[in-house]
Amino acid sequence: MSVPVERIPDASLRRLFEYLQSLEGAAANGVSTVSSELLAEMAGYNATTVRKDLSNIGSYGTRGIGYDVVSLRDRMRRQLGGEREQRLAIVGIGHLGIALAKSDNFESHGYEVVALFDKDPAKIGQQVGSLAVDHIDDMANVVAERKITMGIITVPPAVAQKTAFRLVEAGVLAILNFSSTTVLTPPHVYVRRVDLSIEAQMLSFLSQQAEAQAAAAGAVDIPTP
Amino acid sequence: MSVPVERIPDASLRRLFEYLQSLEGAAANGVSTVSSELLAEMAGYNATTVRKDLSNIGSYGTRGIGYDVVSLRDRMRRQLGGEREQRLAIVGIGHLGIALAKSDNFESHGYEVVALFDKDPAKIGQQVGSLAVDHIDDMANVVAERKITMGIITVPPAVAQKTAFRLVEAGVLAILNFSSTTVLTPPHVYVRRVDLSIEAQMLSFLSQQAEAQAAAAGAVDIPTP
DNA sequence: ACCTGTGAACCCCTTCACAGCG
DNA sequence: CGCTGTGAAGGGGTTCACAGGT
Repeated sequence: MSVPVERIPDASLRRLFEYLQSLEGAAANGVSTVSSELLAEMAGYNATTVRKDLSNIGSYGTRGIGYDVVSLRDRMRRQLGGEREQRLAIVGIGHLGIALAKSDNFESHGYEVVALFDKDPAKIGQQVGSLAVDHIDDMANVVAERKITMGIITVPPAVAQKTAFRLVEAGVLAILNFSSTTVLTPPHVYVRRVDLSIEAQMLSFLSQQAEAQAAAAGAVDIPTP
Repeated sequence: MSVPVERIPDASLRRLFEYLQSLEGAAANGVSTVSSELLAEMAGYNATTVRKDLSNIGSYGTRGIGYDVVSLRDRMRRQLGGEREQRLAIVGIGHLGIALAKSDNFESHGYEVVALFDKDPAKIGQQVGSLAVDHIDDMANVVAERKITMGIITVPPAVAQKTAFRLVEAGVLAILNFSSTTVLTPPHVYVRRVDLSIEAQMLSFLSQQAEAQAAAAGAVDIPTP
């Protein structure tokens, strides 16, 4: 009698979170109903994709009208938010670590940053927001005490793998890796890598490529007067 | 007589940048040759994928041996780096903006952060690294003077769209948007959105789902002794 | 013997087209 | 008539299997 956990494609899942964010905005602005087309425009996709994606979580739109913003939002929150509230730790209290700790990105989505770790003695005990920085050697204890399930790595690349090991040992089940290097973990620990410089490089490559093509197209136009 | 610009799939392109990063590391460690299998392990993919991806940029491996680290790295740098060096501006000098400005992520990849903008009078003129913060009202002038081609948005979501407009008006051709909201731009301007909280939400969802499945599988095991 | 390079099969995701409902 | 929901078609990316060098 297990629930047939419908497999949501990775790409679709990412978009669903983006729709949810758009919905939050719409709700805050007092919009009561959205069509798939409007949602598509807000999130930067097309209407068919939106409908297909929503059907993955069994949507309840009204034909001829659209989706009720509040009820769709609540449904998505429930289905995408997961049952358990994640408690997370940030390792590496540099500028990026502090930025993540202070951003309300996590807090406003049902996550809670409950620990900060660093190795630098000068930083230990320092207050960042409402938290004090702990030493990474205390990681095992703190993770257990505060029931931490997710770790964020914002340390230099050279010590990223070691940091990941420590987090796994301490018992976290998921890791967000910002360190611009790949880290290996046992299969039961999920890792996502976010590399800011790769995003910049891709953007640069794509825009230059587009520019080159436009120039080529323009060059072709010239010979034909 | 135009070069037939082979279209590299988006997914493949992202991986290519990751391979390049792994290669830089290998080169620094004095490794002279890598097989597709080793590269795959370093970057977290499989050997076939690596070979297919490399073939997209016309790779020159040696059968029976592998790839020469230095020459492959140089080739990739040339093909992926683009011809022009990007000069970039960061708009929104909060913690994330400062983190990006100070990180050597960009500098070490042929990019150069050459301007910082904010709206807060208290921040104007402040020194961050080797740059002073300019007021966003001076954006048009500064972008033109310093030949800036790419903008990074790290402002609050509420003013992200307006910021994007200003950047486009000032003449940038590509935008990296960290603001957790979608921004619209004219078609000739490339935008990439990086939403840190969505990464966390996806990670959370996937790891909980995996956990649930493991639990279900475990529960099935119990009835059969 | 080993490892690269690639056509072909396979699979998944996106898009199309239309049936279904309000 | 309008908009959702979805089977089917289409396209793109990954994996397979093996041919091709060294």
